[in-house]
Amino acid sequence: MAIIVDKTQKRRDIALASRDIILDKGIQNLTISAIARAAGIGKGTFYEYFKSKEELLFELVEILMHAHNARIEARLEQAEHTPEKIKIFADFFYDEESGELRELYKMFTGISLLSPQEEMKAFQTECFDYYYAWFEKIIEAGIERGELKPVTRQMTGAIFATAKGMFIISETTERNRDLKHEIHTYVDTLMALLACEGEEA
Amino acid sequence: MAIIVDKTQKRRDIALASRDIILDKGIQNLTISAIARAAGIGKGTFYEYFKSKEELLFELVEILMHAHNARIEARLEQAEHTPEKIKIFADFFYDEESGELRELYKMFTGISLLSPQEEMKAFQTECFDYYYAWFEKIIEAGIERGELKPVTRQMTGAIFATAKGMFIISETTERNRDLKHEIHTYVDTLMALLACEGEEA
DNA sequence: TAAAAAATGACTGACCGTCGGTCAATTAAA
DNA sequence: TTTAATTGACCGACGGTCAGTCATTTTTTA
Repeated sequence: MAIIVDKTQKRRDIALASRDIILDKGIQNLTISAIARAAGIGKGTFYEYFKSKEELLFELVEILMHAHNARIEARLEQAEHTPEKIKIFADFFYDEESGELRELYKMFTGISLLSPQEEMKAFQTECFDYYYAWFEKIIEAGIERGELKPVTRQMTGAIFATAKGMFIISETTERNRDLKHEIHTYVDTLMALLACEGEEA
Repeated sequence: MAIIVDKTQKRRDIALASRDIILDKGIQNLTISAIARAAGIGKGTFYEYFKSKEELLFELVEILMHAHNARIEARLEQAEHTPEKIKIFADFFYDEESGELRELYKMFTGISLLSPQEEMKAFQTECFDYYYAWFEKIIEAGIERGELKPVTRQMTGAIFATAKGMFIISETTERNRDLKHEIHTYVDTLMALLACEGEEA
């Protein structure tokens, strides 16, 4: 035998070492050589651990997502009412803390739209399922607690998609600059409509 | 003087000649040489008319969008009620007729997310403004005709974004396969909530 | 036990084919 | 002849590969 490295750990190390340059320049504007240089390894070594730039992105997203999930979970536990919970959930699209993950998410979505690959789609589906299950639980709890009308169930998917749509618009156009305000207004207005005692804005 | 070519017309011709191959392979998987070959011109000539593949995409989108707008406009004139109008509007994301434009729109959005360029953003903003103004008019008409509560105004942007979000999810994951049904259910449920005589689903 | 030899996985950058983009040469209308 | 239009050979840069090097462990031997 010879030197045995922890491949899993080294993957993580390389990903974290290239984190700054990726977030700064964007994965599509970086060459493999530049990434390898930033990570302090040879170009050949890069290919020992990742088969493409996209795979590096997977690794980075997984690392940052883990931290993000813990943050969200902690905040959700302290939240009382449904609108508040939904806002915590949607925080991802505008708050400072999620900035890095959000930036990666943008690259991710862009790649998926441009060159659909099975692996990419599978990973996105996994992430989607994870967060959607979470979101459904929030809505269900709201209904059970009598905060929301049961009809809300028919809209869960759409509500989940709305913030994403607004985010994409704000990223690809010059409109929708104050995303936080837009989303909060939407949540409040919709929740008022869906509340069991019909208040209105 | 010598040969005088209608530059504008030739741009259109090249765009249309490369239409099939672009829709088939996707712009990111095509080389400039392949595009030029498909359009029956030399590579150098391509650069006489477009400074990049992205510019070719602009041209194609503009051509297809023109036809699409005419189709939508005609259908909107025949529509009576607000939910019906909104569905016609959202048809873009799933109907057969819009398939080619939708495919280009995907590429477009992907490029915007991956390498934000000023020109790209300006063009997307222009398209957004055009359709959003249209959408706002539908909502306003619904309110004026007493079909919708005035509070709908606060949600116009969000409703507009929802179908887009659902579309992105359906394209980047393996979920949300029956987009038409999902969107129709959403529109019907939301419209019922926003109707002045409070029916419910 | 020590130390030399063998074995092997980790690592590397020179190399190869391909692509985007340029430009000097060519064509053909006026 | 002049000039707009066209072209593909050419160039530098990139992604990806692979033969060779290095460092460490294992095995052999004195």
